[in-house]
Amino acid sequence: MTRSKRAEERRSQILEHALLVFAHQGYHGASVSDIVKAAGVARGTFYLYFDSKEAVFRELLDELLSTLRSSVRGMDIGPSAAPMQEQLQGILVRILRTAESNRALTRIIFREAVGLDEAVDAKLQGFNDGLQAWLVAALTVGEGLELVRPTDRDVAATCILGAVRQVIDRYVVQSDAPLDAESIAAAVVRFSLEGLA
Amino acid sequence: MTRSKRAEERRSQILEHALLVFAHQGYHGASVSDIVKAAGVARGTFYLYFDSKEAVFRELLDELLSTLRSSVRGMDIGPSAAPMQEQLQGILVRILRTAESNRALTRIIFREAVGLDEAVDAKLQGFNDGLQAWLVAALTVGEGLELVRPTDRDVAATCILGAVRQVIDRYVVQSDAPLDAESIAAAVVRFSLEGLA
Amino acid sequence: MTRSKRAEERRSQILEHALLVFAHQGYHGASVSDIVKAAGVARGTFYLYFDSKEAVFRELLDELLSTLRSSVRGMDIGPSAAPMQEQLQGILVRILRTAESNRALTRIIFREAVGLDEAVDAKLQGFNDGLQAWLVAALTVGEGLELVRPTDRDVAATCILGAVRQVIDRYVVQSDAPLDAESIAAAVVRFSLEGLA
Amino acid sequence: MTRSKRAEERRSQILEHALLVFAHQGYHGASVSDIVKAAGVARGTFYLYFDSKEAVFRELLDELLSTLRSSVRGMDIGPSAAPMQEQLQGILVRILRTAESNRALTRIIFREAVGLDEAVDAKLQGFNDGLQAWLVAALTVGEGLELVRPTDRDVAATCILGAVRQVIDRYVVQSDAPLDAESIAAAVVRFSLEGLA
DNA sequence: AATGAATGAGTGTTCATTCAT
DNA sequence: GATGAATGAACACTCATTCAT
Repeated sequence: MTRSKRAEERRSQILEHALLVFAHQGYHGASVSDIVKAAGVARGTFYLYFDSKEAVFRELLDELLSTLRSSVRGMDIGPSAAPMQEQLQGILVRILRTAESNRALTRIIFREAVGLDEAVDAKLQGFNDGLQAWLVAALTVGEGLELVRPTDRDVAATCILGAVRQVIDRYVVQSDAPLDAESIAAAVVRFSLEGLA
Repeated sequence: MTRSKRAEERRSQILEHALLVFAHQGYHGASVSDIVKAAGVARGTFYLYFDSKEAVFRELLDELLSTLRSSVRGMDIGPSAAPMQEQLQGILVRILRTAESNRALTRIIFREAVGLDEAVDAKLQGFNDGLQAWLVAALTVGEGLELVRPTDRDVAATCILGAVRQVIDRYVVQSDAPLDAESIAAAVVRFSLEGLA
Repeated sequence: MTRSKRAEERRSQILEHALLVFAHQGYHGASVSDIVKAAGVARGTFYLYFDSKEAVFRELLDELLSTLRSSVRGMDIGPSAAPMQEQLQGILVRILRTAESNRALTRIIFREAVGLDEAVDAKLQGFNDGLQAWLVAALTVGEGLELVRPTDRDVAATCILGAVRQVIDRYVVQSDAPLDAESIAAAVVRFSLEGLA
Repeated sequence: MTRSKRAEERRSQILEHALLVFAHQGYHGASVSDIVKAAGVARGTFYLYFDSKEAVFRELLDELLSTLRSSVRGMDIGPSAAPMQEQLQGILVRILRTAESNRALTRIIFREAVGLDEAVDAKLQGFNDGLQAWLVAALTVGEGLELVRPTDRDVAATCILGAVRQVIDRYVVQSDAPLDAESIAAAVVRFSLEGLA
């Protein structure tokens, strides 16, 4: 499988440089020329590994979405779980760290993938909806365990999701500074559980 | 005045159809051809009223941003103000209703104007930053009045902003259904002030 | 005929400003917008008096060509005429002065009307050919009177024509300075009759 | 080298057809479509080899100007040179032959490049000024050697330049017939040196 | 597998001309 | 007669994609 290994490397090489170029210039601002120039391959080679400019973008998108997805998984919403606050904070720290170590990809998701085309939008929407549903389920369980007061769970889930997104946007996408994930996560969780008053 | 009135109508006619086309196809997906076809005018007529495709877009963008801005204004953060909860809820209702009655424009801001070009990005960023700063200021005052517990105000403001954005995205942009602004606003404010626990 | 008088004035008004605009911006660089703006009339008015942008240009061209033509006429090539040298110098002075007092038009003929379109080219060519033929005829007579030595009259006429054109180009079109028509004409005539050696 | 050779051929192919199209239709009359249709290449291919329509034109222009420049060079204006008459005639023959074997290019310079844009005009003007200065210098030397009678050298140079230009225009640009360069050059030189009287 | 020259559909924009008022 | 808003054909140029080598 030497061939396929070399091929895999080629793919990665293109993918990595496409990531940088997209993050830097945006989807529309990045031409296939820019990508192949950055990757050091010929134009034709690009199309040997990817169907289109859009396809390479979609692949990058899937990559981060699945990375983020796995950061979220693993919350124990069963009855005998660890204190919710700790669990939530742990998840949030993982998400923030994932975003931080994939700044370019995160920037793409937050800035470039929005309103791009229907397929991409559907993908982002699906991811969002998954999180929303997961949060609603978690709130339902929490309410059953009386860890969470009765509330409009759909709105509450939406608020949490939005808060986390905005935190990522502000502290990861907009800023280049390193991130104090622990304390930010703690503040977010405290805000969510205890409110401001 | 007849002339300028007719001209104003023409402009609006183009602007309105541009709005629909942008909302439907996105900035890059919408060609000037699409817009003039939708508006039922000739290509040249478009350029009689607008300098460029970008210029129409910017105008639409400015329109909603200033509408939203005026929805936010008017919070009394002085010491003798009405209860914060009520004020916040009032603002939020106004924002939600503004967004609801400008669904296409709101969609554009949330979906199409992101990552478009530097000037547009800067405009959105500025709007965002303005809100963030306003929220931080409001939290500072609230903390002084002991209406708000001590907290990381930057993170808290970010969370609120994100929550509101996501609520608009979910209930206005994603959905076509009419909106129960009052109860959603109430839920958001309650979430923000009291938290979930 | 008050109407036609007013109409005539309108025409002139447009014509004069078109002249300035063409002289300043060139034929292709001048838009109908520029002309009507300069003339202070509406776009439609322009087309009330002229068939097209090209037509107004042609009219300006004809104007100077006929002015120049009449500067040339009147040479007495009969046997009992005044000394040829004096006559030639007189003609040349008239031509130079005509060109000088119509600098803008002259500039147009020398710079803008060249290679414009077939009709205009044909007009310039015809003017040129007329002068060439006239010069050949003059040389033929001069040779008969033994005022001119036998020579290749076609080449000689071409040389004279070229010399005069270049003189106009250099001292009228390229320069804004006032012109010492007498002495330049004298130098040209002396060059033509006696040569340099 | 094969690649660059093929590329060179492609360039020439486009250049040559652009030459014909420009010569036939003029700069403004020739669209990029016309050029690529004539050259039998796709629109994009044109832009692979040239930056713009203007750039091809400039290249063609530079080509003939430098060819003509080298036809002029090499006159020995030192004191021990060959008889001026012979030298002048030789130069003129070279110029005429260069023009003759580049009829399309010459047509472009004489007809299409005039009044095109400032950069092109400046180029032509510079060429002209160079010749004028060279002629004035030659006349100054000739006067010192008493080969040339005292005269207004600026006017004389202008006359010679104009004569040569007009000869090229008449016998090369306007006519398709083959050219008797020798005898025309002889007639021009004789006219210049001995005059007509 | 790798190349990069070639492609051509598509873009935003201009401007001479028309015509309803 | 006068207006200027409206028109739409035409333009130079771009770039994702293909394919002969």
